Amino acid sequence: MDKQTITIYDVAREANVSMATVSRVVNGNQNVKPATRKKVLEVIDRLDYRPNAVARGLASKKTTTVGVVIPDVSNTFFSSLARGIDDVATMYKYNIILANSDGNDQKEINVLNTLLAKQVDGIIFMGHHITEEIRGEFSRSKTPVVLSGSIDPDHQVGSVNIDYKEATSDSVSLLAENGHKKIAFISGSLLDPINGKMRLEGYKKALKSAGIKYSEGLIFESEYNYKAGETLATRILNSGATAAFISDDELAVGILNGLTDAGVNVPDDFEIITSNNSLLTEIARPRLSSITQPLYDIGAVSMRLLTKMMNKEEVEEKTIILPYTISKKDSTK
Amino acid sequence: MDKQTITIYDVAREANVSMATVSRVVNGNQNVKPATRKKVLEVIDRLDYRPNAVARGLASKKTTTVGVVIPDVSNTFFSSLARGIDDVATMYKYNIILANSDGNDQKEINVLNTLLAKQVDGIIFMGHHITEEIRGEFSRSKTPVVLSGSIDPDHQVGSVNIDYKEATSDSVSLLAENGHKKIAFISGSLLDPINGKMRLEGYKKALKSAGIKYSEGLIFESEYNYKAGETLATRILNSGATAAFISDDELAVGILNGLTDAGVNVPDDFEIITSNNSLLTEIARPRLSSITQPLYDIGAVSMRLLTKMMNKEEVEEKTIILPYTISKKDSTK
DNA sequence: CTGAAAGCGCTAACAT
DNA sequence: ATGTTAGCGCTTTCAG
Repeated sequence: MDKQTITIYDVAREANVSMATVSRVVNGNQNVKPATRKKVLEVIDRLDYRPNAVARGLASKKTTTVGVVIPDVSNTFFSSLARGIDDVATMYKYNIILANSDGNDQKEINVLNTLLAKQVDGIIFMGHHITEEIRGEFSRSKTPVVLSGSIDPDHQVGSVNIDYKEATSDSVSLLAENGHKKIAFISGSLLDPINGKMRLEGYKKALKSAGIKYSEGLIFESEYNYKAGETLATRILNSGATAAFISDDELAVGILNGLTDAGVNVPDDFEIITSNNSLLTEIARPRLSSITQPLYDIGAVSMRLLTKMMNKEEVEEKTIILPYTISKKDSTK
Repeated sequence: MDKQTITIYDVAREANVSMATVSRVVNGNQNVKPATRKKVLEVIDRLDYRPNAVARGLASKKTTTVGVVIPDVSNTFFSSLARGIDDVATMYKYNIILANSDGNDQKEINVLNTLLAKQVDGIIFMGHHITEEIRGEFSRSKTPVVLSGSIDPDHQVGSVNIDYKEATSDSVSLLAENGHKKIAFISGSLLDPINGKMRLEGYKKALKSAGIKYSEGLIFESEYNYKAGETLATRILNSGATAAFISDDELAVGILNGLTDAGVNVPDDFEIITSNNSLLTEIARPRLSSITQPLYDIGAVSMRLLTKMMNKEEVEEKTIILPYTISKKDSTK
């Protein structure tokens, strides 16, 4: 890997000091006489010396690298989180090893293991659900872990999220207040803690306080993509629903376009509220009303939390809930 | 960083062999008696031994990680490339250190240096332009570099792209064939090699063969985002253009919506052809006709090329051009 | 087929 | 303030 052959030893020799001293100036240790420091820096510059981070990692047991497990970088939801993560990582001098898992349990395990083998100082994990096996790996590794935009059922590791239950409840209530009695709940797998537990609970809560009875027929599980939405549109109409809460923007736009193509007018005949307030909600016509999740911030805060954990600082609360808002646009009245 | 204290030495002792032998079985060296291998594997499993990749990297001078410099992960254009990169990286047992550069020259240099300090085995670079300084770093580092979706003016490093000039020319010709005389060219900075040289050349070429004279007034430089597009719409109308080639989808949708909101009917009054065929072109109404770039493949092929270079295999051609197509949808007639 | 031993380049006590 | 000396955990000759 290394092509440069200039080591700390070369610098030491050229500067007539010991490698310890060179190491000190490289690491900003104050116990170095200014004159010596200057001399060393001059040699470092002249020789174009670049400390070998691998050797450093081996000796110090710190790699200043954190592993990021992500279902899919090309999904804007996750890449927004990733951007927040990388920005604060950079701020704290860490680098990111990014690994796609496809949300696949086995891959998650594999990836986690290679990350740990690479001695990352910490891990940020994104995924729709945390399997028992993954949780087991987390606990026996001692490497700090933070879940970003994912729920940890028993708060063993750090996590940063919004309050999905409340956000969903608020959204559904908004629909209920507009007079809808048949409100569809359209989401990913109900087996996921966020979709199945938090969101569905929020949905039910809103129905309850609006005095609407829950009906299985209005619950739709779908993949999170545009095509799935287009296809789903007619099924939703057939269910008799006149409004829908949707947990993914791409899916929501698919449904919106599917509905529109079927001659349904949104919001006059059907109201929609989606969940991520991504650019898609702005592009769609009508523009989609949506929960606004601070995705970038969730990523940024996750990384900040992780830096504290890696630094062994005391963290008062490692389950962080960030605020959300509801952005009313043109798909609701 | 490491919490596990089980080293190769522990395994060696437990298995009554030398660490050299353990190393051999871990690395799949064939010179190990099956019985010995079995015994070692059994101990590895029992002790839950996981080789320390950092130590391995120091000793072998190979980190099996590659650095990826990306302007912005949260931009779908780049994250699509990134996904292709990571998938083949995984396939070849490499990991990815992802670093955002914001397309900022200084950050690119910084990031490149920390990547090299981390002893990455290779680098994939994405960016709109390659500065002299960056090129200088590339050449003196000896670490293999591949540009993904970026042009290298003098083919010093590997690169994977489509033929931007031809793709643009084809698109503009399509517009010209539909009878348009005033075709706008809307792109990012003309100082970028791709936008300024390749694409603009393609545009001019198409005009020429259609017998249309080039006019400065139809050239628009813009940022690549939705809002910029909306704003730009009226200026484009005022230019007298009746069709436009646009080099970014988000920008294109902004222009489309801006035009539509201004009462212009696309494609009857104005035709549009954009460049990335992303999901946005599908979501927009009317759906946008577009050049289809194999983004995922560009990333995948880049990484594949890099693996060859890292492996010191002979590569016949390190400047790879992938095919594109033109996908006609509803924004052209 | 297996072991011994010398590093890889750097950090971190421990001395001085 | 600076130098000495062990390692960090693993790969890799070189012997045998």
